[in-house]
Amino acid sequence: MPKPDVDPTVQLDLSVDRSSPVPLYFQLSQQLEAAIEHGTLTPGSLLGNEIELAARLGLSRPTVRQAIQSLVDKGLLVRRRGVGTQVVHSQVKRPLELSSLYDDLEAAGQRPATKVLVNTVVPASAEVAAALGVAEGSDVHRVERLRLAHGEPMAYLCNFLPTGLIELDTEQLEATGLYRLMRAAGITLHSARQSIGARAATAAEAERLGESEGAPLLTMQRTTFDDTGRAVEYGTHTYRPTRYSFEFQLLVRP
Amino acid sequence: MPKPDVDPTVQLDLSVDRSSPVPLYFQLSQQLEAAIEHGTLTPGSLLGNEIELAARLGLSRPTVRQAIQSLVDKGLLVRRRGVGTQVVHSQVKRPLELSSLYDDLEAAGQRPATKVLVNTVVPASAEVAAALGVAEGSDVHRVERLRLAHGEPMAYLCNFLPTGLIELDTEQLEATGLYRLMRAAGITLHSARQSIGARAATAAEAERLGESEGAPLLTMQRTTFDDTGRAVEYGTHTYRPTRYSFEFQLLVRP
DNA sequence: GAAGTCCGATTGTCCGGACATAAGCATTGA
DNA sequence: TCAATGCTTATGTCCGGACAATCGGACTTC
Repeated sequence: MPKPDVDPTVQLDLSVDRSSPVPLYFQLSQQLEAAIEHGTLTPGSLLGNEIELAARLGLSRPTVRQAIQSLVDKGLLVRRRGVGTQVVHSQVKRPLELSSLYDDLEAAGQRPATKVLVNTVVPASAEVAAALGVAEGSDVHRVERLRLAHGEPMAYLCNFLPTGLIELDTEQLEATGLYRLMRAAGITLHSARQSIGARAATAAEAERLGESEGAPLLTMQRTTFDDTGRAVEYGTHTYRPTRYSFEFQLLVRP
Repeated sequence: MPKPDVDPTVQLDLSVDRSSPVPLYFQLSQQLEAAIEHGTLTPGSLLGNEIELAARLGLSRPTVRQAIQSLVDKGLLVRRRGVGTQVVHSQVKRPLELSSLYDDLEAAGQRPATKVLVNTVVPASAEVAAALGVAEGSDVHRVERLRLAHGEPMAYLCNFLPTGLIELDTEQLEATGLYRLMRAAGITLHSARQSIGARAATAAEAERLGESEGAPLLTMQRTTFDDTGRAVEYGTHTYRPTRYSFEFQLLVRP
């Protein structure tokens, strides 16, 4: 009794363009990822061994391995010695990214609106100075924004940035997200330290967000670093929990 | 005028043991990581070029690159073409891991206590069935636990697991965390989908956690998958925000 | 029939080399 | 003075091969 429905080895037509400046391993990994996304490579199916795949594409095994490894790192594939490489069948979409609220909302199809409440330069408090690694009392940008979706307030964002890094234009801040501005200014974001908690709204917070005093709020503090390790942003955000929650995917790295 | 305090190229004594079964690249990456942790490799310092490093250790360049790359993936190093490999100087400690509350607490030096409130098998509700990918009404484990630290309730954990995967012993559940039990049972955790939010405590929740009704609670829902993509656990947790918050590190993967 | 053993398949590790590409610096030129 | 050019240096990409470790199934043996 044949069981052709379990873990078939899929034959898909792959090809690489050697004249392209795009690295070969990247061309391959993109095609494989597309095949997985598209459903051509079904979950649980075997990818066929590396050697043969390399021969078929006219590539070397290290190149093919590099392509496959990048997808393993993304959590899309699982390799098992003596078995082969399998497509993981789960709802894994994207690993957690360092994304901004603005991008999140835009990706969700909502057209986010931003109202800049404050855009000024202030002396750094002890807390801000510690987070940004600058001297207490030195000048830092202070930006307060209200993020709205469907006309309703959704989050109150208060950010601090070192001066001299970026020009903070109020109009641009209302048109796009802070992260996008920073990237456009040539800052390469590298890592962030986040803390998510909850607390009751103060009277002022309730007022700003259209909630009542004592209502539960979701809070997030984040310090973002660029690739030299400098802190480039520190922010304390409060969200209306009925309108927003943090959703993300985690991967185990053994 | 010499400026020896900026980005020196560090000479450290590294060595590999070729008779060890531990992969060479792993030996090297561990030594480098230890040197960074220990402060021998100071933030901002250059690592010296790969070729020379390989020659000094009697390794090939690919092996050295593999070691360095693993640390780049961890966010400890940054490579720049034409410049070299630098130690990132930031407070980056660990990337976000798929960890259990139990492990978190233990790592923080607190001795967590667990009280199992419910450990039974129930028919799956629509919500649980959807999360675990089983038929509605089919049997699933239901475990309710209260996690305490310093004798104070800290979180209320309600988990659902498919039957047949693992034997859930109440005593073991009180002695250690659920993830540790699953790993011990041969389940290799792979990824998880998490959602963190907040809401006001109901009367029952307040009672359990020693809060008052309407107090803000931090909530987390998580579905965990093993490496075949099967959902192996679904849980809804509520935390006392005065006692617990989620802290983690993010890395940008371009 | 059950246990242990062997073997093929497949990934894991490692080598030594080659050329391309980008960044930084010094030199050169207008 | 400042911009363009070229050199040096380092990482980025790629090759083709070799052997080891592990998994799973088939085979053998008791």
